[in-house]
Amino acid sequence: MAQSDTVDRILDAAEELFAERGFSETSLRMITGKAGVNLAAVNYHFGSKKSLIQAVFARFLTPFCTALEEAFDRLEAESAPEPPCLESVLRVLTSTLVEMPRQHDRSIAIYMRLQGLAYTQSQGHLRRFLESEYSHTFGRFMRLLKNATPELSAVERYWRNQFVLGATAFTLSSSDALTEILWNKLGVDTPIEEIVDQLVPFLASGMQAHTVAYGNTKESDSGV
Amino acid sequence: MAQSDTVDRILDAAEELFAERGFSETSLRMITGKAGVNLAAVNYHFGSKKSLIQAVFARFLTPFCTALEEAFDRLEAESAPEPPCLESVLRVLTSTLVEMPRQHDRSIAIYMRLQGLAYTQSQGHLRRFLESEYSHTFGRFMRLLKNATPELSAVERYWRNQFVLGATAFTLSSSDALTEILWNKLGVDTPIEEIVDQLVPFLASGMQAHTVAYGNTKESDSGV
DNA sequence: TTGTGTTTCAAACGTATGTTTCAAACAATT
DNA sequence: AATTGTTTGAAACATACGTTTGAAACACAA
Repeated sequence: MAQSDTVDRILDAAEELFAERGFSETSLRMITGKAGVNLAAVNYHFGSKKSLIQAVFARFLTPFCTALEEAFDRLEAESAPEPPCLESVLRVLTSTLVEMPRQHDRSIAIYMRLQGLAYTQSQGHLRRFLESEYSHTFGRFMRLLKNATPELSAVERYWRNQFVLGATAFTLSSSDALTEILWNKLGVDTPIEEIVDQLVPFLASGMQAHTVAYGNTKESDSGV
Repeated sequence: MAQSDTVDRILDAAEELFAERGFSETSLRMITGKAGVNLAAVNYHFGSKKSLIQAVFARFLTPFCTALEEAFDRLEAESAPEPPCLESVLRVLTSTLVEMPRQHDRSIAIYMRLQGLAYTQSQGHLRRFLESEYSHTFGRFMRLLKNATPELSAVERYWRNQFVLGATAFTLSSSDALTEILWNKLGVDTPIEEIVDQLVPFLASGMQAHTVAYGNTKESDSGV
């Protein structure tokens, strides 16, 4: 039990520090200091700083992907034989995202910010790790989006998906700060559920924006 | 002439390395090595690494904001007495963004990625520097957005603005990587102008998505 | 040419990083 | 109680970083 305690303390501290400072800017001494454990414990339990970073992601991404797959199962069962509509797919994603950290008594902002960092900070090893571990769930989400927007070409859908991910990751990762700014400006408080309620229609409407024609787009094989 | 040459070589190298690796992951030795100048030259000409980072941003952000203000002037003159519509405001922003680096014979992706990093990487000194130098232009952009979406409540507009910034910063900052992924998947290349052409309708449509009614939203004073 | 202010250069400085070491403490089994 | 395998602890390691130094090279006016 002593081991699991040290491991968890390190993961807790690392999670928080990584989220608020980034990976390179967070030293192992900060982490072990905050966790109240010996410096060598990180290399003993995790092997290296890189492995620790991956472990932080695995601890919340694995249960999240499990929950998301289950939610997708329910969604597809409900709407069968039709594929689920765009807005319902987006809502399943965001509400699973919002529910997950609540069960673990943590702020969602931490996970969102970590997710954002995974995209932003170069960290080649992290990108490779995430791709090898969670590409299945991610691929399923992409497939659901595809079936919900059959009118889009593959290229259009790809970029609009990136816009969706960007708006989501950016907003939710800074949601605490943004909520506070709005409070100072207008005296209005926005709980995370309400942010999501604003976000989903925005994204759905953006995804279904009218297509623009381009010179070098082959209209013929838009089905790929 | 020798000075200005060294200064520019450092700025060129720093710009490129910062864009592809981030600030903390780029050492002064990498920069001076790539620039072909002595290590001490950075501290001699710029004083510190922080000042160098700010100088990199100032070199492209100052002319960009000048160009943007002029473009806003033209836009407001054209559409007077009506305020410019949402899509035209967004397009003026993005097209100025696309035109700027072309005049300096540089890849736009570098500046996009730098702009994204400015949001993402914490770097308190950079945020303070950008705010003190360029808040005027940013404020004007926000005011144009407000006048282009009079139907939105202040709270709605605030959050949708964040969605817009998030999708833009996220996508454009990773545009190279995302373009490469799409190339590997579909064999399609997307120049930056085309990404922007996809982005603008997405954002405009999202900003104008139909409003949802909330229980605790006061409908009466939506004009604040 | 001499003198003066500026710019370059190799080398070093002090500090912080990730990692390793090895002895001590601990937990559990025999 | 003795022995084993596991976990902690303080200290040191090697390396990389941003920055400073002081002498040499340079540009250019007097």
